[in-house]
Amino acid sequence: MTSYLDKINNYIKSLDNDTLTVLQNISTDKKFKKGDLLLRQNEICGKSYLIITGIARKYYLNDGKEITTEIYFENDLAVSFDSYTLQQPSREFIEALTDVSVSITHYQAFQDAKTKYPKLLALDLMLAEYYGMGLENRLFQFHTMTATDRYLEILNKSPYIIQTISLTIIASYLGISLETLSRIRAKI
Amino acid sequence: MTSYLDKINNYIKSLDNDTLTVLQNISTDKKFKKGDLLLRQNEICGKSYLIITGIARKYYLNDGKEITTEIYFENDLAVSFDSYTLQQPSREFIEALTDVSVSITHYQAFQDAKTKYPKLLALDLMLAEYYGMGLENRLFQFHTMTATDRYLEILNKSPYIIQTISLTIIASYLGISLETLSRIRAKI
DNA sequence: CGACATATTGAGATCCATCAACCAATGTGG
DNA sequence: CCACATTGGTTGATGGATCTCAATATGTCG
Repeated sequence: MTSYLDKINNYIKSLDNDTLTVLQNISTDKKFKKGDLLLRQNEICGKSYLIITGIARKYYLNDGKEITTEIYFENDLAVSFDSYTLQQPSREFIEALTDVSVSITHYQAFQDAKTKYPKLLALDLMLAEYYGMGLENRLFQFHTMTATDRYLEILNKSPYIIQTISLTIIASYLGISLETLSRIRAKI
Repeated sequence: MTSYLDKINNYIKSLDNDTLTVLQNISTDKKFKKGDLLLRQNEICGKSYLIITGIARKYYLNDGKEITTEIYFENDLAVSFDSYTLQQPSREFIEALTDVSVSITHYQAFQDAKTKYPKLLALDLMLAEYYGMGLENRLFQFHTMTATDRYLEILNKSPYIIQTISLTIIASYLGISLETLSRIRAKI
């Protein structure tokens, strides 16, 4: 799975200059302050955000509670998948957890580029596949693992998440209450 | 979301004859008997199965128990996503729950066709996006809903599942025990 | 310092799993 | 065609996991 990310990055590197230039021309850099919202609920996600530096997250509100669905670090692509794909209002927010610097690509510009450059179409497919496999893994965890095991999994595979993100957010990411997470940690 | 499936189907219909012919040329029909395995664990998923008639499911083993991840009806595309994408051994089985008739497309033939026909690349992207959005919805349910609510959701949106699939399989699909599902049903 | 976000801990309630017994429907071998 | 095994489902008792509510630190920032 991680190797698929390598494959994607290698693919990008291998693109001809022409295609690469197009990609650069439809992207712009931008900075956000900690706490800024890159995307609000009910907005249409018309941009994708490649995180250059900093940390962000995606979340939605459920019964007034924030449920974190994804946490983004350097080189991650932040986007509300269904809102972006369907160009419909987003259920989710994207929030900067630290000051972040991003490379923004506009949806429509990328759509246009894809029709002219099939290599970008292939790239988009790879990105969608990568995202899908990530979702499958996450679903697998919810389906079969206890909260403690899900926490340990993060601790193993992504310790930097534990080190940098508040437990409140991690708890919502794990789908458990803050109190339960606190107790899980106390037991270890 | 459902309308995106319409969009995909319309897109297929709108393909030029040349592309459509290619698609047909790399597909073959096949029939399976109830209980047959279309894909076994540890096999590489080298084919995709479009269900023409009948019902199938995808599942994996966890602690010796079968966990159903997807249930396929007419016009659904059955495939072990990560095994197919990475061409690596599958964690999952695909099983015919009734006699089924499928249209099989080989991975490699489709790969080849995609490089020649960007419209097929675009089609593959749409399929991956559709699958991804389905996973997001399912994840959303596991993240926020109780077992009873998840059951009611199926009852509302896909009553044919309840009518045609054994409760044992539905329970594993919902991520709960058969007993719990039985009690949920008794209360309604 | 005061206010607010973050985390811990306790008590009681709820959800769900497991184990076990039981029942009904179906199919199969003799 | 009967006896019996098999599959699918229900029900009860019990324990564990997790939630909610509430009280109490602890830390951070204007």
